[in-house]
Amino acid sequence: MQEIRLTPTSYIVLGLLEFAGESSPYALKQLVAGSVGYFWTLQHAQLYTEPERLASAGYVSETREETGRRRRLYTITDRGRAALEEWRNEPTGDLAELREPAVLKLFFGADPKRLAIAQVAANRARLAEYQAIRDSMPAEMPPGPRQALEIGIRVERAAIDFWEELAD
Amino acid sequence: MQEIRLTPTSYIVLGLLEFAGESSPYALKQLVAGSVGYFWTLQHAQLYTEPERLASAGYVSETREETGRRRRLYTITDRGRAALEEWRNEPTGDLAELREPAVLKLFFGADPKRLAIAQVAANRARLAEYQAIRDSMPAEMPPGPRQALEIGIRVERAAIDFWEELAD
DNA sequence: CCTATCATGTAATCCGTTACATGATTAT
DNA sequence: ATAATCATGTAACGGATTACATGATAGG
Repeated sequence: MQEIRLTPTSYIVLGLLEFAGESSPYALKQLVAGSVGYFWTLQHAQLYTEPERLASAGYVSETREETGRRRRLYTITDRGRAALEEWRNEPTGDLAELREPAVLKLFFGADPKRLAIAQVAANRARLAEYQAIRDSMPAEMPPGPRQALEIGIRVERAAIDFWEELAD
Repeated sequence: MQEIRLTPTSYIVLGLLEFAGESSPYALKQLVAGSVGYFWTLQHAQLYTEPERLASAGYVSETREETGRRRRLYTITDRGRAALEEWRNEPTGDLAELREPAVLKLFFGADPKRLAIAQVAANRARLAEYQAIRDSMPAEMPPGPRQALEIGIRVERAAIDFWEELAD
C-alpha cells in the first residue's frame, strides 16, 4: 500500500466515483466533460493514471471486465469515501490565483484595446455556455453544481465589464 | 543552443528583466513579490531554474559577479526582447479556468455556509491587499499593472458578493 | 556572542501534458 | 467497404513543487 498525496484531481475522481458508482476511465471522462469540466478540466490521460494512483493507496478498488475490451472499472472504497468526506468538511481559506494569460500580457504592457476585444469575445462565449448549462439543469440536481456554476457566471460578468470598459 | 518552449513563467522572467535590467534570481524574487505576484506567484526555485533555461536558448545572457558571492546575473537579449514583444502583441482568447478549491468542494456537496464564511474572509483580506497596493502605486507607473490590479479587484468583489449571498 | 531570519542555491520527486498507438463503431 | 471518428490506453517528457543545505546579516 503506497502513500500518496491527494490533489484536486484526486478529489474530482473520488467525487465522481461516489456520485456515479463503478466507472471506467472513459466514463469518467464523459462525466467530467458534462459537469466539473466547466471550471476544472482534466486531460483524458489523467483519468487513466489517477484512478491507478488512487488504487495503489486503497482509495479505490479496481476490477476488469471479463469479456470484450476488458476495461478497467473503479469503485470508491470506504477509505476513499472517508477521505472525500474529510476534505469536503474541511472549509478552506485557500484562494486560487487569477493566472489569466491576458492579464499577464496587460501587466507587461500589451495594447489594452486589442486584448480587450479578444477577451470580451471569449468571456461572452463562456458566459453563454454557462447560462445554457444552467438553463438545462434538471431541477432534481443537487445544489452544489448549480452554485458552482453561479459563481462562474458572476466572475464572467465581472470580467466582461472590466474588458468592455477597458476597450473604451 | 537549445530549443525550449516559452511558458507564462518564461514571460514573467523576461518581462521583469526588461523592466529592471540585469538582475539576480533573488532580485527577481523580490520583483515578483512586489508586482505580478499578486495574481501570479512563482516558487523561488523557479527563479533559479527558469533564467537558466532561458539562457540555454539565448533569450537571456548570464554573467557572474567577480567578487563575494559570485551571484549569477541575467540580462535580456535581443532575442528575448523580440520574443517578449511578439507575445505581447499577440492578443489571446485563452481563458484561465476558475480552479478554485472552495468551488470544487461546493460542487461536490460541501456545506455552503461553512465554506462561505471562510471564503468571504479570505476574499475580503485579498481585496484589502489589492486596494492597499493600488492606493500606494506611484502615479508615474505604467498603466498595465494598475489595470491588472483593477480586474483583480472586480473579480474579488464578485466573489465576495457570491459567497455572502450563499451564506444566507 | 548567539540565534533567528534572510539570502542563495541544488537536487529529487511528481503531477500533468504531450505524443504515440491501435481497436471499435458509425456514417457514407 | 472504407474512411472517419470515437474509445481506450501507454510512454516519455518537462515544468513546477518540495525538500534539503549552507552562507550572511541583524537583533537581542
